Amino acid sequence: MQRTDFSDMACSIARTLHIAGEPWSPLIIRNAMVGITRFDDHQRALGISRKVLTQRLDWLVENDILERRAYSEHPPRHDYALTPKGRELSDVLFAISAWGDRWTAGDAGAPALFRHKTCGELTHAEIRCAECGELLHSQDVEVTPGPGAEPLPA
Amino acid sequence: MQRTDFSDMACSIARTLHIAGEPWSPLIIRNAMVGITRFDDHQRALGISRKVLTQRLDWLVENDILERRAYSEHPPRHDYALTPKGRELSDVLFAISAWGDRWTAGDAGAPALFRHKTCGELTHAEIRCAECGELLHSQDVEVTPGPGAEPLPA
DNA sequence: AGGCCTAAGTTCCTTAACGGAACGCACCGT
DNA sequence: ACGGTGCGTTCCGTTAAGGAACTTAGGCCT
Repeated sequence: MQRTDFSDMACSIARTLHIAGEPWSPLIIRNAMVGITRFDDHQRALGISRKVLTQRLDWLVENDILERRAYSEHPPRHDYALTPKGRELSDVLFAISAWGDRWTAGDAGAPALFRHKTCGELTHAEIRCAECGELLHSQDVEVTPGPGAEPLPA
Repeated sequence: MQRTDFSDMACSIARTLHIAGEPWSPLIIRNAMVGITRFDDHQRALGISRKVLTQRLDWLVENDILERRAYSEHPPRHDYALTPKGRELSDVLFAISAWGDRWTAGDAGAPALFRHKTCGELTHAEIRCAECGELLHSQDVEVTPGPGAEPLPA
């Protein structure tokens, strides 16, 4: 959705940004996560222009992040719900949110709190190594080309 | 860096996007993470316009994600290195990358592989609950207003 | 039946950001 | 003195965002 096309970069970050990297999309997904599904509700919650919202919703549906779902036959009305792909993407929003809480919230404290229904505790997201379970920090990671690395730009 | 200012939304996702939500910034941070620090190297690696790169680097320095660091006195030359704040932000790029590997890589496989130097294994990032350690899924999380929630839009 | 309401978009217009190419400038080595 | 390197600026054409008004389609009320 931006001017330069990231979709053919051999980088999963770039490809993710291609799908949801334009600034409104993560907020739309966040809304979807907390139960906002309808056009007008998104528009009111975000203050986004209706034109841009239409474009974003269409794009997210095309890319299988949201699905258009009829919630009324007469009159014909539909809303937008997260797909499994979109729900997994919304999980990473918690990681983003945790960083924002830590570095941008200031004295006022976090704007939102998260309760993990599974354990019942107020919590936040941590990024951990899938192999050893330790916190994963970029300085402890070595990046090497993978099988899909052909046109690697860097 | 976009038209609508996200910085005063009471949402840590919006505030994070305000700092690094414009599409090039995450890629610049990714580059910084793998050791690309100089202007021309960023420019060549990304194919970004020099003008926009200048703006992004300045913005990321202003927001304490990168710091300008002299690597030569004569001639006066500087490059851009991640601050601790920026390094923590780069950690969430692994979570984004994991999603991209899973949903956008296709048959070719992941463009990049990550080895966790701490445990020595090829790995990927997981998002886990800081309290119970289980995988954190958005559908298991209940969102409630926090202390800094005054002008909550939604 | 007429008029108003809601939901979900379109259309039109202005303004800001991007993208690309060219240019600038300080220093360096030869 | 001359070309090369590193790091930007400047200029200019194109595209996307923002905002407000308008549209369409059906339902509800009286």
